[in-house]
Amino acid sequence: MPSPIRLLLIDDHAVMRAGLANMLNANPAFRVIAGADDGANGLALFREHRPDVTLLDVSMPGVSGIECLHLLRAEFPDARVLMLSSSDAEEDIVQALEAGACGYVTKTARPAELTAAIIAAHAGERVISPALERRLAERASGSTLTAREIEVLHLLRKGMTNPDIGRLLGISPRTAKAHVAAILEKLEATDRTEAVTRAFERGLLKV
Amino acid sequence: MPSPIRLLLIDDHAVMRAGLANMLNANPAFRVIAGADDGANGLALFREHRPDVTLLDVSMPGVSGIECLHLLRAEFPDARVLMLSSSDAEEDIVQALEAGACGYVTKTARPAELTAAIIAAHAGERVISPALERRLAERASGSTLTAREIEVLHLLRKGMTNPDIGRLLGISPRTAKAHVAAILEKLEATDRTEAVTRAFERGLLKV
DNA sequence: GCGGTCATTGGCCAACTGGCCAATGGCGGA
DNA sequence: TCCGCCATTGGCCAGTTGGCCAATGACCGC
Repeated sequence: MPSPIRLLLIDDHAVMRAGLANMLNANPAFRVIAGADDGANGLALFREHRPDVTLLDVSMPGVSGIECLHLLRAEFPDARVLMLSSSDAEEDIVQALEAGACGYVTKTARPAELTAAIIAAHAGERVISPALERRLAERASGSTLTAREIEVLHLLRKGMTNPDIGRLLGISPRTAKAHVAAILEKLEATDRTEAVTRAFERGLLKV
Repeated sequence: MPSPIRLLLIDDHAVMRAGLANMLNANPAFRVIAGADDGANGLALFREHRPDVTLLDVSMPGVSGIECLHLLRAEFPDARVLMLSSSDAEEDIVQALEAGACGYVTKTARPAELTAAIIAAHAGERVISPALERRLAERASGSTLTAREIEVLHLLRKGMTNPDIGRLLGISPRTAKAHVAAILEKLEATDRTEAVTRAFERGLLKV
């Protein structure tokens, strides 16, 4: 038998880490060599252990999963990272794949799917669960917010008025209004309140 | 040694269930006797196995964790249920405890905390992790929305105007406005958009 | 270099918003 | 029974909103 695939787990849920470690170590094909509860630690442990595959949780306090992925890939372009997520927000998925993740598995996946995904990731393949592909397709039909619009969106959620936004961004209230209008259209919302709701639903905004 | 505590796991995350089962079964004090991925199945399995302690995930599709808890306690008032959650939204916690949960553990808790909580729950004690108690204290200072206000909140998130809300609820736009005003004050928001954001943050609204 | 996207700004207007005042009827707990 | 909370509604007003029209300069990829 070939030597086991060496795994690094990065997830702020200690219970999940312990559970995953137990489960994966029970399979001789894998060996969990380290676990981190945060992106920064994860990065440090990666440098130290150079795992074959890293399982990275998307949502973490501090350095988020996506940020961590960016940092990791910047430093180790051939790192094999499999994103693990409890959310199926399209935004996360798209960002993860764009940032070079080898795959994206939701925690609702059956254990066998996870092990299969790990093996595939180790082999350098890209794996995405079927349910996620459907979501990606949806995405294609939807529009993407520009950086500026995202910025405005974050002010919107705080209840800022167009004049407020203008002041904060150093632009005219008119322009703020134009951005808001663009946001409304792209998110298919009738007003800023619904826009914020939809942004939460799409994962553009996080709780 | 006493006989192991018989556990039922209800969590829509199969990976988490498998991981937890592996981890807990490794401890002779516990025995995981069944796992469900959904409230309805969980209830059925409870009837069948009558576990000593049930670990119940808060957020699940279909019958939510809180609903499941209600149903479970209605049928088996002395069921020992430990809520397990990835969210630390105060609303969930409060609702869970009010619905009769023996405890509330977030998935970021260390495994030892979880096992301690299970043992405590089995003994009929109530356990809440320290971090959560702090949140509950916060809650005390905050105000609670009335049923009507919650109803209005759900319309607000959809981007409805006061006239819209009035029409839908069969009341005057003035009254809708009064409810919105009450919501704004209670959520400490300056406008409906911020109110929706805060509602998401507090767990009053779910994605 | 040209066309496309993006950020920027202007005017006009009907509608909606949130704040402030005040009042009534119902229902449940002390 | 009385108090307090809740749902209900009204008027008034300055401020904000979103829709519609149109325009400019910057930057990017083909």
